[in-house]
Amino acid sequence: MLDLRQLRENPDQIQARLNQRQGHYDIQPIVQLDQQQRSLEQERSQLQARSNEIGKLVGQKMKTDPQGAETQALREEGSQVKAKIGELETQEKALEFQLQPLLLALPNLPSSTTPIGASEDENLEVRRWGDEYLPQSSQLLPHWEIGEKLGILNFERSTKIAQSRFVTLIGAGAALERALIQFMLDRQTAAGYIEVIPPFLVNSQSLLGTGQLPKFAEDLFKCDSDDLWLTPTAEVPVTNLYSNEILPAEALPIYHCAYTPCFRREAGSYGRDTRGLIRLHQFNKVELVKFVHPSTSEAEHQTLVQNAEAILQALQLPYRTIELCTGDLGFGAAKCYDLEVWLPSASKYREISSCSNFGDFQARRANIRFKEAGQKGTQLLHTLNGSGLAVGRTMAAILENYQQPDGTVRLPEALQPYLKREIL
RNA sequence: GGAGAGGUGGCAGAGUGGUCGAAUGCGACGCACUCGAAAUGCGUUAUCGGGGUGACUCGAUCGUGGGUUCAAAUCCCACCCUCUCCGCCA
Repeated sequence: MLDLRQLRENPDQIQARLNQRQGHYDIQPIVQLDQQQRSLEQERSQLQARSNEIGKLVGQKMKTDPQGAETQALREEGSQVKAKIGELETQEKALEFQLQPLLLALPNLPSSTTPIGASEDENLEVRRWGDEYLPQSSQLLPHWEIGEKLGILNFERSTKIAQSRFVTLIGAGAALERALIQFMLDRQTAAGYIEVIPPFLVNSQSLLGTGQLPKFAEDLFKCDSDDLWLTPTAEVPVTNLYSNEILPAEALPIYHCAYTPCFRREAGSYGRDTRGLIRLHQFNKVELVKFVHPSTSEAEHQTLVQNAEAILQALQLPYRTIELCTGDLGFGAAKCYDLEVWLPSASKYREISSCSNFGDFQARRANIRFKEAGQKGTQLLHTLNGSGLAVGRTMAAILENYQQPDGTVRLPEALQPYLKREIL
């Protein structure tokens, strides 16, 4: 959520920065509603002051002269003031009802350091790593064929259990998934992230806090009879760990990593990536989440990206780091780097991690603040998160990049101790 | 799921219709005393919104949302959460 005060003080500047994004956002209605709301509020709080005064006066009179004409007159005035306040409150609520959804639907402002561009075509490749590990053979199979041949992935039977876009991992496949989760958590906890296992179901308030709601409800699975949704990413439960809290400044930075399954409806992506592990309704992910002092968030973002990249490097998977331009930036992000791993079957780099700095956007929605000892007031902190990494896509990359002519798959050295074998 | 109890400031805890943003204690911070510390004394110690350059000022907030009333932490209704007992359950 954007700062309403900033919005009314620098509307042109805010509008210009929103215009750098894809899509049209008009802040004019918000500025107007805010104006109306404030003038109503002024009027109402004056009346309320009078109402409080009457209350006190009547309180005094009730002791000495409860039936007196003056007392009755005050009570009468109190009733009228109260009625007027009621009217104003109704109007104010109606305005709030219009304003709040508009405000919640506005995306974050791109950071001043985010490259300006209209679409993903103008994203910047920041660096590329691991060219020497690119597979040389031209006879490469896609990972779903490798997995099915090895009997470690089963998509067909999963549709009986659930639907299309689900997978069942079997034998060494299940073990590899589990090993990857363990490996990633081991690395990230060694890098200083405190592991958490949060609830996998989250309420609407939490989704509002991180920005999935109200705009992206159709991408989520909802539990029908409760105010609970399946979490689309650990970002939601982990960021909301501290919602509505005021942390002491000394507590920052806070680093968390979390393994969770993630559930996404993938509405509107029918026909895209229909095969394999790339786009499933349920997938595993290890997420990194940081809560930091605003002055450090830029530097914290860089190290977060490095922490995610470290996993790909340890697995010796070729990848590149992309800096998203303003036109491709996610809803809540001020700045974002994507990591893309090489998928030989598609001859393409595919996203395997997305590392965003949200600035105070989520903190304002979720009301996460900190207080500096000895200083007056509170400040919003900055939140950041990134995948470290998406586990299913990592498995896909391993199967494809490490496949051998005989149909087997060599395991990355870093994983061999976890699986106690070298070949799948 | 059934029965009961309860949700008040950083914490503990009083407050059952009126001057209560809220006693008291603890903690924290400042000052005094001290060579220093402890003890003691005095003082400060929530958040949000509006107005004002500012000193300041108005309003809101006692789990959340409604209601009754001139007036609600206090009464009524709904919901959420916590605890105890029973049932069920990995």
